[in-house]
Amino acid sequence: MLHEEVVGRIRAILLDGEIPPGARIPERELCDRLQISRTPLREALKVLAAEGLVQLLPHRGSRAAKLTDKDMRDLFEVCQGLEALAGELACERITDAEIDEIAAAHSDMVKHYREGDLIQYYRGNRAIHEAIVTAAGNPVLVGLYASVTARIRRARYVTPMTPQRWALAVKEHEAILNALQRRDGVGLAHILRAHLRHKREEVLQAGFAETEGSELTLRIA
Amino acid sequence: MLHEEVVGRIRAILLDGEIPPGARIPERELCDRLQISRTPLREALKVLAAEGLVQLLPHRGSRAAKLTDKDMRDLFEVCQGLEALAGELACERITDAEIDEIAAAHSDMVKHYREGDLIQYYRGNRAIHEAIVTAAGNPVLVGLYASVTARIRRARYVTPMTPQRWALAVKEHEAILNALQRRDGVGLAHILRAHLRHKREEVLQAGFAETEGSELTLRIA
DNA sequence: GGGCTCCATTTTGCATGCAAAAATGAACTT
DNA sequence: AAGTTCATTTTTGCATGCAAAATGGAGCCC
Repeated sequence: MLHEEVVGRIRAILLDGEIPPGARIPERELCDRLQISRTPLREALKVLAAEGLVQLLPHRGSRAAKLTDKDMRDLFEVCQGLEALAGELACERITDAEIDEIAAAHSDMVKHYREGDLIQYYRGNRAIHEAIVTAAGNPVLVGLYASVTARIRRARYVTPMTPQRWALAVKEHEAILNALQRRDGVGLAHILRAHLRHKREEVLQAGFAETEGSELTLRIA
Repeated sequence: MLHEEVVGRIRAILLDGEIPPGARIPERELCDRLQISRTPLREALKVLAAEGLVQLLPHRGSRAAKLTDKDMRDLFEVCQGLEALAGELACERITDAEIDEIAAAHSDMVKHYREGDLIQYYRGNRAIHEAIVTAAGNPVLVGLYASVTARIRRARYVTPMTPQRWALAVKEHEAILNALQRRDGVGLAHILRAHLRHKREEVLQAGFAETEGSELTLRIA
């Protein structure tokens, strides 16, 4: 089994919320499950700890990282900064084909919005932001963005998505696409900052979902 | 020996350029030197690989990461974005004491500039940027910034620091300090972007120093 | 002489083993 | 009955061992 695969699988387990934040990571159990010994598992845990998904306690094992409100705010701030940077860079480099792709993803997302399918809407939303980051043509940026968004997604939260907020988000996305098409980097950076600021406000208002709880009606996958 | 210590020591070895970029990392030798077995060493190498300092080749061991011109450009771009973000955030949160500290570091740096001590100047320069990032009060940002700057420093380069360029850099730093004191976040972000853009141009013009070579008169430590 | 093949050596990747530290729990004291 | 202490069990962290893969080089073919 390749090292990277182990890291990926444990990351997936964490992102799926199978091990709730703050919970101990059962070394032996994961070994059995992944059919590996403790050595590669521990290597993977160290890597994930460096990524911020796992918390290592000396002589006390590893726990799934628990994110405080402050951590969340910090992550959103950085995410915002990275997206704004990506937007600016993307405007300099993005190809027409890439713009078309994002435009397609956008109208797809709007379709889900019209249908009221929040889950699919979020999926499309993520795809668009990821496409912009990719279009920036900067692998370093892609890596950091992936790390930050992974940690954000790790702390699954509920957003009380009111029709007004949702409409605003869609409108902002229209503006994002528009700025991209005009290749207006500065304008796009502005919009992206505002876009994430709104999102962040939602999150902080909503607080966090108890990961153990099953009473929540909506989770963002 | 604590795991983190091993990571730190190997990172230091890499940053010191003791193992040149692209060179194989001699596992056994490092084991002997650090008085540890291969298990914790390999864990540390995996972590450093996740950080981008080490390149892991399946069944072929690990090499010190070799950065191409493109990698450097990417790193500088992201570094610029992070510093601009830090500047904006710092303006919202920085205390007077922190500003005083940066001001002191600044005049210290200017002193080294007047004395023509480029090495000390760079040290001061770094201290100021790090202080700004710290003042942003965002540990996530601090972590990403550290990772990016470590990789940049890893690829030691020479800058053909002409008096004009140097004077410009100092002037920009004056403006940075000024914006901080006025807590003008947007303005600071602008200046920081321009500041790093100038630096980036220098770097790309200069190309990279051969790390093995000793013929170079200046290295940035 | 150049290039290929095959085998010995080295190195990597993982499993296992062992000592030390923490968690557990039972007995004992108050 | 609650708290404390100490021994047992479990878990962690690291060293070591072993099989598989890669490296290097001698011999061989063309």
